[in-house]
Amino acid sequence: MQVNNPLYKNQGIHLIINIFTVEKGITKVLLIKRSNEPYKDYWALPGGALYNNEDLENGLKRELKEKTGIENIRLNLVNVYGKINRSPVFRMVAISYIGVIDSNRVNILKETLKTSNADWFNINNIPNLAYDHNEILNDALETLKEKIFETDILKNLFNKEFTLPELQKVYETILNKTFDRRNFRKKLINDGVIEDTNKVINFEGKKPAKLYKFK
Amino acid sequence: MQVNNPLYKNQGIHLIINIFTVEKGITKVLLIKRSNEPYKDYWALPGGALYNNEDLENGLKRELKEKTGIENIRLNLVNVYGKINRSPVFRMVAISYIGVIDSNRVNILKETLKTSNADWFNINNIPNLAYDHNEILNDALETLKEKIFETDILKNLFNKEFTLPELQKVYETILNKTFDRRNFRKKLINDGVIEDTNKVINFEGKKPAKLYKFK
DNA sequence: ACAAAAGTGTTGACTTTACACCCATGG
DNA sequence: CCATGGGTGTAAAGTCAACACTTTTGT
Repeated sequence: MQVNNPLYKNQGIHLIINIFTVEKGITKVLLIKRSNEPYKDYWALPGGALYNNEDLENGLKRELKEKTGIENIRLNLVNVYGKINRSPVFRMVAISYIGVIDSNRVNILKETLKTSNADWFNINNIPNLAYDHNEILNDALETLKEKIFETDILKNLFNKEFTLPELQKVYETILNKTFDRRNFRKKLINDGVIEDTNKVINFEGKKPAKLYKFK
Repeated sequence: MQVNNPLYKNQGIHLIINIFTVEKGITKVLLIKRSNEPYKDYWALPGGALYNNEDLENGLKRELKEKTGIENIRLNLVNVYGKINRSPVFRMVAISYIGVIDSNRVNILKETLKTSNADWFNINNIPNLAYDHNEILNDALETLKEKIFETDILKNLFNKEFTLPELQKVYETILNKTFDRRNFRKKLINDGVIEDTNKVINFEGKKPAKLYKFK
């Protein structure tokens, strides 16, 4: 390989991570506020440049932890973004991933070396983001909807046991439609993605709900 | 961005293209023989390094044309490969794509600046390939099977009109299973992916077959 | 007793699968 | 007239969608 060919120089890889959560019927995405140029003080999807001395998977984990504090989360590839000028400083190809997490069980770093803030944003109220992150986020949302029934992408949202109405509300929030309780339960059990734990949980003044877990 | 950070230097992007065809009941993939180090004289999937002055889509087209002569083909993303040492010379992240084409309607370049040969290989008889291309090819084959009914990835195989038995044989070859003629026709028409052209074609000594085209 | 939310089964519509015979052509 | 492969419909099984009443708990 012609390593000295100038055409091969000065390019890098952006790892971009779309972290979603669902809270009280609202789908939210985790954004960080950049404290450096380019796009200083813009909100952006967490992520950053892959180092040349780390595997891609490790770079993903490192970037996510550095920018947000999140660890141990399942990520799925979404797409690749390769427009030559998508980054104003340096030629960067972006690789975009999705993850879903329970916002109540993580501590998001509000400030890091390269970020001055971090927060969950309602996906219907997203500001102008750095780079092409609005486009990346839109694609990620579509992919989330497509994959929600066929992958275990939701497992990180429920690493404990959960009730069926809880799970159903998450599906309904993300897909923005409602399901019949009976049919939903039948489908999930029939597809073999969840199983009964033979435990129940009591809420105040309501009939106890069965607890399920992912297989 | 810290453009001078040595961690951002010396990495590049491999564009890897899995071109499949189906001939007489055999699924084949297009391989090229490398004439340069590393992996000189190894067979490999066509592709190469993205230039820093071209969009990713253009790099894909350029690499495919340079190494094989193929143009105007629909490609679908498969996966990304980012192990740090997957290339022995330079740190390269690979992005892998799938395309399907009619081998009878293209002229494959047997020799190019960086290749000394090119040929279609039965997917059940693949040699040891350069880099991690065996793994990439296996993933691409799986994705091909998954996507064959949901995308228009086969359109390049039939840019003319075709008969239903022809189309069915392609599906059967790729998926390595057989379908009922009546059900296959019903499904494809019902799904709205093909339409009748109201023409027929005669083969020797057989009942004429209807011609269809993709919508 | 009542309000709130959870659990549960059946029917009709639709989709998918299985299956066999006749037809047009060239030799 | 025969060999080859193409075209076609129906019934059974399985999947998906619609729908309402009863149960448990806390107040």
